[in-house]
Amino acid sequence: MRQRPLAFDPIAEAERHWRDHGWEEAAPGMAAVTSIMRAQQILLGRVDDVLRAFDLTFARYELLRLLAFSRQGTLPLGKISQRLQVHAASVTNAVDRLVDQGLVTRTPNPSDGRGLLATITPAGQDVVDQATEKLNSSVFSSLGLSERDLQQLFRVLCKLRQSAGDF
Amino acid sequence: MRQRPLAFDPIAEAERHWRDHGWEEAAPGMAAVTSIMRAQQILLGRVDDVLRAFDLTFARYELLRLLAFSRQGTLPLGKISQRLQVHAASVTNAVDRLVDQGLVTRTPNPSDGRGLLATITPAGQDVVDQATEKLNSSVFSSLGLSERDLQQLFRVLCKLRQSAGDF
DNA sequence: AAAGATTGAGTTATCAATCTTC
DNA sequence: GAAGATTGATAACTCAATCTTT
Repeated sequence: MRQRPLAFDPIAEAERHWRDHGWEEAAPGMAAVTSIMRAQQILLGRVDDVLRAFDLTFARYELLRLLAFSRQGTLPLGKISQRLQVHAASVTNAVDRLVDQGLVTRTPNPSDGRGLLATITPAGQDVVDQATEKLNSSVFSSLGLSERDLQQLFRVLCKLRQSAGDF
Repeated sequence: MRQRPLAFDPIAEAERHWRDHGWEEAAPGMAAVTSIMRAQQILLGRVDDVLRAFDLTFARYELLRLLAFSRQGTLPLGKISQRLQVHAASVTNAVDRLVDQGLVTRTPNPSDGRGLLATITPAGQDVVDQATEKLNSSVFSSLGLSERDLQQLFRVLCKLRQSAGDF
């Protein structure tokens, strides 16, 4: 879906429209929200381009990464849902795919008969390490933003997440 | 999918893990990208909550808004795809839904036999105005960020979009 | 009754292939 | 042949309903 660039910033133009309609109070928020939506779209595209070679989506990559960072490489499905802030049904689906790919196993939780554990396999460790290397070099290290910009971004979005009750 | 808050910032924790693994160079970028993904998820949730009352998604709202701001309330489908940076198939789909809802009409483009025009109807104007009022008051004006934070956000993400070739 | 997890239905987005018109 | 648009297949997410265990 490659497009040629526009001759102007479409979000700055939207903000102008907002002010022309007398919505000054909402204009900066509209511009910020729209910018985040568009930035996410751009970044997810780059990330998915990298992960396609590993037959992973960002959602499944994040799940693998979470398991890889956990002490025993094992977490209850409910814990995963909570940590990644996604619906339980999405976890079920992602784990299904990862089990099919041989990157994760799904076993009963010995300490809770209702629950299940997801455990990363050696193959999963391998894939997540390789994918991380590639994401680091191809995306995260080359965003074209200064260290200062990245820190500002993190700081402001941290406030947003905090006021949303994330932590 | 309401969850109770975590006792720590999961993204700050991921950044620590990154540094522990010797990925210092990629850590700030990883934190920024992950923060944007999560912020988008939070904001899209709020926006969709508001738009549900109007039977709209954010994608369809953006399409309506774009038409409402255009000179004659009319744009070629290709132009819409370009402006919103979405796949042509997505525009076809969104316009289908909006036509079903009576908010948009789809007509042949008189100046290009291959093309089609989407035109907002009076009902569409009405809905997009009401939805905008509600978004402004319920989301855009109450993000819990200072004017300065919003401007920083916009400025940094503007750089990102620019370096991605958006405009 | 409440919590953990799965299922099936409904929605949306993307891609490749196709059709029409330039 | 190239551009505008649609179609069908595929994949992913969410929700409500359901099942099992606590």
